[in-house]
Amino acid sequence: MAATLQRRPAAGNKLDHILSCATRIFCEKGYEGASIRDLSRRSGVSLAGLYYYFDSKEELLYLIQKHCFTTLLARLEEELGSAPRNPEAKLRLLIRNHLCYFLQNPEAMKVLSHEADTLTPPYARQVADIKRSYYRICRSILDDLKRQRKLRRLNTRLAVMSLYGMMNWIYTWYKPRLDPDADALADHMSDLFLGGVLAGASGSARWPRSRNGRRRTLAA
Amino acid sequence: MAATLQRRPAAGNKLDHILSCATRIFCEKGYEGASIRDLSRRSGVSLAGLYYYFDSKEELLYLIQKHCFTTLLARLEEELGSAPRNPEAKLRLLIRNHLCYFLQNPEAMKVLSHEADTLTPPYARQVADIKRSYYRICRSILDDLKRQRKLRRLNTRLAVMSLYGMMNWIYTWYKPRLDPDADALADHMSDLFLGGVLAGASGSARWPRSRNGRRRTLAA
DNA sequence: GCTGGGGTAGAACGAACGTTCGATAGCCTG
DNA sequence: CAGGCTATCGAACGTTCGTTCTACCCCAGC
Repeated sequence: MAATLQRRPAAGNKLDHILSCATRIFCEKGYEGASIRDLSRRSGVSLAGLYYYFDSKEELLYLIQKHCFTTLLARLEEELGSAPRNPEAKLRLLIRNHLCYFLQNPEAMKVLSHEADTLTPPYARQVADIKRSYYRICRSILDDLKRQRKLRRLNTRLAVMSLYGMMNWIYTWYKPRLDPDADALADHMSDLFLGGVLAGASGSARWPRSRNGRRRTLAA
Repeated sequence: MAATLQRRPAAGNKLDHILSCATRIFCEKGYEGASIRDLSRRSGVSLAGLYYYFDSKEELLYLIQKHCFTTLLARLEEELGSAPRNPEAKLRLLIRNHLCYFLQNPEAMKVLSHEADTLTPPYARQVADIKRSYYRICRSILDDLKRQRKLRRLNTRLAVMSLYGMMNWIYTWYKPRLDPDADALADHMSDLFLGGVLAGASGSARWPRSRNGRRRTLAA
């Protein structure tokens, strides 16, 4: 952990190289499935030499996650700080920011999503703090939206989590050649999500909740 | 693989026990992080004894995934076969079926979602076949919906994947004490998704796509 | 020219891994 | 009771894991 908080001097460039190799390897084989020897081969640094730059395999994952989430959050705050007032526009901004970053860093994205609870307490806490900040922003936008549009029945926690699911699941299916680019994807998901949230506006129950008999078969 | 296609006789009960222990362990530590020794301890079967019931660790994961996806698909087909004609009701049924099964088998659900591309070719193909059937059902429901409601701008592939994301991401956040039960969750997600899909109906663009200036900053 | 520390690597550590071997029971059939 | 089959296990196999020990090279500062 010492190496984390007070990075060794003049090690900037090579550590970056190691981290980017590690990201690729974690992405391909998963954290547990990847070995330091893989990283040694891929990065061209000897097995022992690697340990000059980090203290443990887990710290590697921590450094990757911390950097990515910090960047993602910083960009979001910068974007939100400048422009829009209404929650709908803010939400569209968040979605676009999220998807642009993810599709520009697809390997890191998979490591963030797939190894979301791999880290253990000493490291996990710090990453969780950043994620909580991000969550709070998203949630408060939705709370604003709920208040402004009087969406009485909206469960904002569920809504945030549904949105997260939509966005973070991308790493399992997105094909750059086949699927639309980040901007179009952001529009699509924004329309889908906002359309769904606003459809239940003012308790008018625009789309009746079809109970469909509540077939108990399903719960058997 | 032999043991897979022609299971040893009279081994039913104990294999089930082993599989359920394995599911729990894969859920807790991930496929790579889990060891056969963990399984031996948890199940009370000796290390060597386990290999009487399966041929390899990978076959274990295969058996778990195959069983779950097969069950999920069979239930869905049964439900769809009997009742509803209109795609909206069908989709609500699919969502409810998916969430009920997932929340009744949360550990298996995590193994399905989290180890979705852990299996290698011999095993992976068979699981992929089942998943493809499931995908095709979901997709064809959405294609029907698109046709009936004239949703010109709907990208059904994206819609299916977004729905999958919403549903499958649940394993990362669902807390039984805190969150609504499966039926309520299914209603919520059905409303959200259908509301979003139908909001763009007939090209009327009910919710204008706010371009928000398309800030290029985000793509930098 | 010597010294000291940043940077590097070969070799090795002990532990854990997935898997297999050989033996040993119990049981049903002949 | 002999023989084979199911079910089970302790012990070990060979490999790989994350990590560390130790020594080396290089170059700046005295």
